[in-house]
Amino acid sequence: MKLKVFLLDADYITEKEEAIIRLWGKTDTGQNVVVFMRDDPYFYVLPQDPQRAKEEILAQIKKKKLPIKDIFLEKRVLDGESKTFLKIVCFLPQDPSKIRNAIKVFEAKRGGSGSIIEEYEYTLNFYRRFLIDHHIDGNCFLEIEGEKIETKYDVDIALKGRKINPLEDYHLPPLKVVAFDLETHERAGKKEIVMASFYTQDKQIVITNQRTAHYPNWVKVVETEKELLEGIIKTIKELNPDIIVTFYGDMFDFQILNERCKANKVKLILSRDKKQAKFARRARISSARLNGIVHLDIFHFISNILAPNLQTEVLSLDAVSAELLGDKKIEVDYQEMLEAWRKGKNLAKLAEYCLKDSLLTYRLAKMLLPQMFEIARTVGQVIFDTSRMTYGQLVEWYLSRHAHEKGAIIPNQPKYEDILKRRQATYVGGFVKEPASGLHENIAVLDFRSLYPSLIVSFNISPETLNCKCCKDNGYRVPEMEYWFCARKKGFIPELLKELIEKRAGIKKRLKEVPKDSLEFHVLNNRQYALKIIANATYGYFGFPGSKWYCKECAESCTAFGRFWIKKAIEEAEKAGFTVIYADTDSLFLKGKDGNIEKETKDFLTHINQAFPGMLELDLQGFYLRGIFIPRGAAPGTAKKRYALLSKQGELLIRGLETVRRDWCRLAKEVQRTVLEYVLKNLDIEGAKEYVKKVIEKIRAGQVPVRDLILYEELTRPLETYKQMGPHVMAAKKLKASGKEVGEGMLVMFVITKGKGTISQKATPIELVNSIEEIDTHYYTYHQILPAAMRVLQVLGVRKEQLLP
DNA sequence: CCGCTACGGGG
DNA sequence: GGGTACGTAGCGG
Repeated sequence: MKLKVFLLDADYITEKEEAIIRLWGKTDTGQNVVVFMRDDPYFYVLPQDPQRAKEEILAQIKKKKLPIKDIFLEKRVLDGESKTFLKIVCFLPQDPSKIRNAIKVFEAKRGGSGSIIEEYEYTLNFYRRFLIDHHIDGNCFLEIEGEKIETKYDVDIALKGRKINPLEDYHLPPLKVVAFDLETHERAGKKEIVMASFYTQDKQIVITNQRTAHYPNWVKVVETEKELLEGIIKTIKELNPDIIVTFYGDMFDFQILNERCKANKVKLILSRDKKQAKFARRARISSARLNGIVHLDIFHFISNILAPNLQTEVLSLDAVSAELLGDKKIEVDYQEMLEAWRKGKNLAKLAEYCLKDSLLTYRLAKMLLPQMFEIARTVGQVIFDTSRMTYGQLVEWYLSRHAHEKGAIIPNQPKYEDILKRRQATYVGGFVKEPASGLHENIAVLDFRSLYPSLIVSFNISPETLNCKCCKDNGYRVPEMEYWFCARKKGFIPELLKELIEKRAGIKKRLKEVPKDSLEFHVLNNRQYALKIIANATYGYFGFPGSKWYCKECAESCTAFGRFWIKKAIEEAEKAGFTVIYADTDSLFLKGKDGNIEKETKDFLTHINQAFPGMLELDLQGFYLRGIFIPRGAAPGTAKKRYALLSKQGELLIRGLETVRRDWCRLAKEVQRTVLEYVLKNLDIEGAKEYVKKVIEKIRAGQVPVRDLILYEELTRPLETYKQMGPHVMAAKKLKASGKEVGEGMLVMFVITKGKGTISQKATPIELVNSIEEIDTHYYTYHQILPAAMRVLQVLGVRKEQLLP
């Protein structure tokens, strides 16, 4: 039969010594499908002498009983040159890496003088390789030919696939998305699950084993944790989601669920193949994968991909929702929550709180899923993987896919020693014009459109075009450097990037023609965004120490060309009568003469863009009423942009100011924000000074509630294992000494109190603070309030002393 | 100043 | 079925 299926996820199993790909999918009519495909893993060997190497390996197969299915010669491109490789076809997914090791061993015995130079692509994951080989663009529609088979899996159709044909159809089928959230409570050092919520289009469920008479009717109450766990599993089964979304579920919700199921001897069966879920706890990046159901932990996508474009510095569900959705979590402070679980107080509110977390996660997912799917399709891998990738990994898989399609070998990952060496290598970054200190009015912000991608394409920056033999005198010379790039033959990366940029330009053109509220508009818009992400990350990937296409000279050349052109732009802006108040890498902040800044800027742009070569172009980012810039501190080259701008709508755009971190007390954060408002909205520096003075007076007079001074830090491991006595560790020790229970994972709430010694020595858990008199007013004045306020005020010529009462 | 350690998200 | 997170801030020496 033939079936049109949207690919949700892919993985593999081994059965009877054979590797089998599983494609999990969904039809447009809502049926869940699994397709089994036979395929053989393989890898490449680069030989000195192909025939001799082949014979040697064949001899080894006999001698060592290496499980090799087939060997043949194949031409592929390495470093821009076509070479003959041995393609080693294996049986099982883990074999390429094992056999490669065996080959390394027998090569080493010959003292490295044997016939094999290097092995390639032996670490490519089997199903990811399958997607590349079959030109499957991640989560896309496929036409599958095959036979229906019987299965015990929890699916509507199981097929033994014969042929796959990827379709150019970019809509999404109807997908059931369920958001999921857990609440836990620590008893005797063990986290237990006390509540769970589910949110989907037409159903909201909360299950808990905490009894109260006041629950709304959508709360289901059970007796024990075990029943709660069984309820969670049953609910997921009944909701039958295609996608489960969590916020931090990889590291929290699913980990805890797994642990508690083990402790309660409940089988955690959620997957469509009815296998018990297995999660690695040890490794740093462990992801909870449910076979046949896509678990998306949107925290990864937010922190890896969105974070640089977000205002917020903290990536909590609360802060992210506030920014993206304009909605917040229900406010429950930590003490209140502990009381709820301990004493059964306010449980109805906790149920609302738990459900709201799922609701926010659901709404974020609804907003981000189309983008995430487009990234998966652009990169050509499944969303389970791509949603967890960093920019570098997205670029790497994008390049890998296209390298293979262009007949090239995918370079190996660097060895650990090489990574260490590469980390030492430094090079000059973008050009920064330090901001003129003080407040600025009427600011225009300009930036180069995709500066580094444009430079890579325009000057053919690629590992194989670097210092070519053919263009020593007439290649693209890099400013300030001794390098050049080939002007005759297009490099692999510039060529790909050019295709990508042209594709994006095509989409953007089409976007202007389709109605803004149409489905096509949204699909295309997400697609252009995905392409932009890949394009912009390519420069960073050149310089990333773990990169398979690492090229320090390429990265260095990008910044060198970049510096050259932004200096040119600054020069031209000044010639045109602007004052350049600040410039960083690819952006310019301009102050006009006295006239109409908007018109002046637009005229300037028209003029300068005619003068720029190739793809280089300056764009208008926006106009602002007022702004304050905080110059780079002690760490040159690495400091982020720190500034705050006031838009015409009266909104504060704050960048790089770390007011909202956990190691700052609530009061310090409030002070910084208020100071910014005084300065930018009211131009009232005196007012800001007075305000800070008053706050300090209040601290000294003991009029600030202790809760505004609390610092929060978590004990991430058992107390005894700490060598480094941070403040929270010391506070926890004091708590323990007072007879209180202190466990791993506990959030230590402490304040800094009067006394002798380091800050750590003066950290006291709030449980042991009886009076506001004990607070170290000196610490809060000089290490919290003043630095937070001075971050902003020092550039306005205010000195610390002026803030002291 | 340098090297070591812990942080993040979740509750 | 396998995994080298990472970039940085703050403390102590």
